[in-house]
Amino acid sequence: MNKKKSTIKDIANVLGITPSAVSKALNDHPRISAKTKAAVTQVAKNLNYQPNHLASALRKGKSNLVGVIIPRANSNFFSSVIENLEDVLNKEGYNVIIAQSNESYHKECRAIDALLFTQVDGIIASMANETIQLNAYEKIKSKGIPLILFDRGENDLGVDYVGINDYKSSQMVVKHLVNQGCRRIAHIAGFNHTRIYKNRIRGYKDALNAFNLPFDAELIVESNLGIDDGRRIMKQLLKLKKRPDAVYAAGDLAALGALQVLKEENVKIPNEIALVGFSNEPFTSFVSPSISTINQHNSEIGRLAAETFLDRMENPSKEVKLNKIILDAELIVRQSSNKTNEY
Amino acid sequence: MNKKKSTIKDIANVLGITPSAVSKALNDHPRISAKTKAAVTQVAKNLNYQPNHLASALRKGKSNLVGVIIPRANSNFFSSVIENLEDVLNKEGYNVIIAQSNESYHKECRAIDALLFTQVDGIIASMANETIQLNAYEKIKSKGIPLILFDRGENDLGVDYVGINDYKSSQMVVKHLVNQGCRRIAHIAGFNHTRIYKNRIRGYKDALNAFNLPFDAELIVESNLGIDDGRRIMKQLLKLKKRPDAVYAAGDLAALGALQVLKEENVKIPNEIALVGFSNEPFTSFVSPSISTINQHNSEIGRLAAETFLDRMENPSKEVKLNKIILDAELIVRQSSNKTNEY
DNA sequence: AATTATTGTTCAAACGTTTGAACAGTTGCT
DNA sequence: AGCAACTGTTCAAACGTTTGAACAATAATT
Repeated sequence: MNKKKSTIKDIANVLGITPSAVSKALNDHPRISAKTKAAVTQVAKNLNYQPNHLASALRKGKSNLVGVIIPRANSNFFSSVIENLEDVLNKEGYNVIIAQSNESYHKECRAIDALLFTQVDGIIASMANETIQLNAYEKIKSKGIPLILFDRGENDLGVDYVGINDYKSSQMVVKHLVNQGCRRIAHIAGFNHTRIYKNRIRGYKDALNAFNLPFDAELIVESNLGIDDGRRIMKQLLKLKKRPDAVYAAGDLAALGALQVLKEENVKIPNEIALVGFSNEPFTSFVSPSISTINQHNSEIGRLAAETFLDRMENPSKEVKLNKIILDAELIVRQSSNKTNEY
Repeated sequence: MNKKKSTIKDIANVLGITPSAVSKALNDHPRISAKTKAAVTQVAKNLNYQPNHLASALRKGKSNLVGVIIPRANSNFFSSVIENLEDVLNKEGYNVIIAQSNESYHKECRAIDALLFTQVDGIIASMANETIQLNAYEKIKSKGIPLILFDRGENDLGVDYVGINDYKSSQMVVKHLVNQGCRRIAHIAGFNHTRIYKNRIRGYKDALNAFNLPFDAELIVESNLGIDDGRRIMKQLLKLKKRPDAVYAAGDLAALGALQVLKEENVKIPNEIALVGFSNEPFTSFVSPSISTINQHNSEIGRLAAETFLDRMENPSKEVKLNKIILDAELIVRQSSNKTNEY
């Protein structure tokens, strides 16, 4: 139909008015008469006018793009966080650029550079497991654009954060296992240098303590929490003179690996060994036995991160106090830790 | 450190040359002397200069952004396609904007509008299951920017496409099941209006035919291929007077649902009923029994889609012939259809 | 009737690049 | 020495908006 894209200039020509009048009409400027506005919108429709985002972004110094960095899209948690992020941000006229770090610090840095280059208005990120140095994140801060972390976030950066109460969640898990009669609870942990995993470890230890259970260093092993890690560590735990009677894994994949080994070794779940994971990945509900796990309100987290960002954009003010939003998670008890039935 | 972002103008001032010289130096223009280039890059580094992408995009009429639309990020297939897309495109200086349609036509349209608004240089998409009308995609075409479809693509649009040979894959599955001694093979199908599912159905039928097996309309049911669909249809199939001795599901989730039902009903897998899925989602390998499935070379697809896009950008030419890239997939035989062992 | 507000529009500059044309200076060729 | 060719740079316009200031015309106030 139309050969070239039409601009406000074209609209202006048709109506015999000036481009700036058109611009103001389109932006609903108070000083433009109702009839001009009507005429402009009409002609715009006729010409199939699409505003040039680049031009307005350049002029306004605002791209209406927000960058999101996640370790992997291939996880229910992250994909539904993003879904909600998008919902909230789209509604406010923002578009979302997603970058995956694949848990690699190097790719994370590249992603940050790319996003900054694209002139995003802000960045919402969950850190890669590998990430210890924070220079790249400091760079974002120094650009003066909002940075919001979720789930995996380092507190020392002094930026907004939304996540769940890992400490309390761990305590819930241990409490539940104790209620099921378990007394020797192992923990397949994440690395202690990542904040969330550190908190899960703290929660685990403190809960043991609260129930007067001895802490046994043999029963806690740190790893990347992949399936293979779960398998390896479970095998190792089974070799102990005094086997655990429960395993709490800080990630569902690790729990799955553990489950596989337990089944292979014909260990009765949950009666010989009970099992709990973390994150409520969909597969936990459909493997057999189904795996108890912690549900971390994925959609809430996405929504809150987005709202925190919007908040920052509205108040680019000097010293708004930091937003630290910590949600309470919920324990979902399934077959793997429910001793009323045996599977 | 630096109060405001520095521009080429700042660099020019420092060196006492003109901004256009700086621009050309940065872009490695042949007519700029080596020493000027060196000086410019040096000063640029000192000033911590970051090119303003918006400005150059506006001027060049090219945003170096490419939009990707997928039904859901939460699937191994799509997430690894994207990973490879990103790899290839980043290397060429493009950034990727990902939008999820969540299998909804409505959200798909919104995503397309958003991407066009953001002035992407092209769109790479896999259609939502729901999508039958193609107006939104026609709109992309009419903008004159490249549109590349992958996996789920409608042929009538006359655009580039990369995917696997669904027809042949189905035939492989049937052949394999026949080799295992199955004679009454059911097909939990996708909707016949989606090209890939149509082809899988055709392949299934033609293969039956090739092996002189009768086609029984009772044994083929179309659905959305979710877990619940798989469960429902499997139950339905078990109620038939003449039960099938094999089930081929056009999606892994549906296969999983079927698997659950079979286990619940104590049907022996694979000896009573063998099972094959499609897509090689990770869980197919870790459920028990593990599910045979079709592996569709996720990374290849991402790479090829990206390269096809780059190709179009280099030759925005009149009438390059359409790229239809059809890859051969591979059957992965696991426990659920391997009768040499019983599980 | 003179002054002040209000309304609706135009003007012009700006955002930060890119790019072809123009220009001056040097080098090479005959 | 004259002319062409090359080299390195500057000039000026352009990309499509937005925005405050300026302006003219009309309405409201004294």
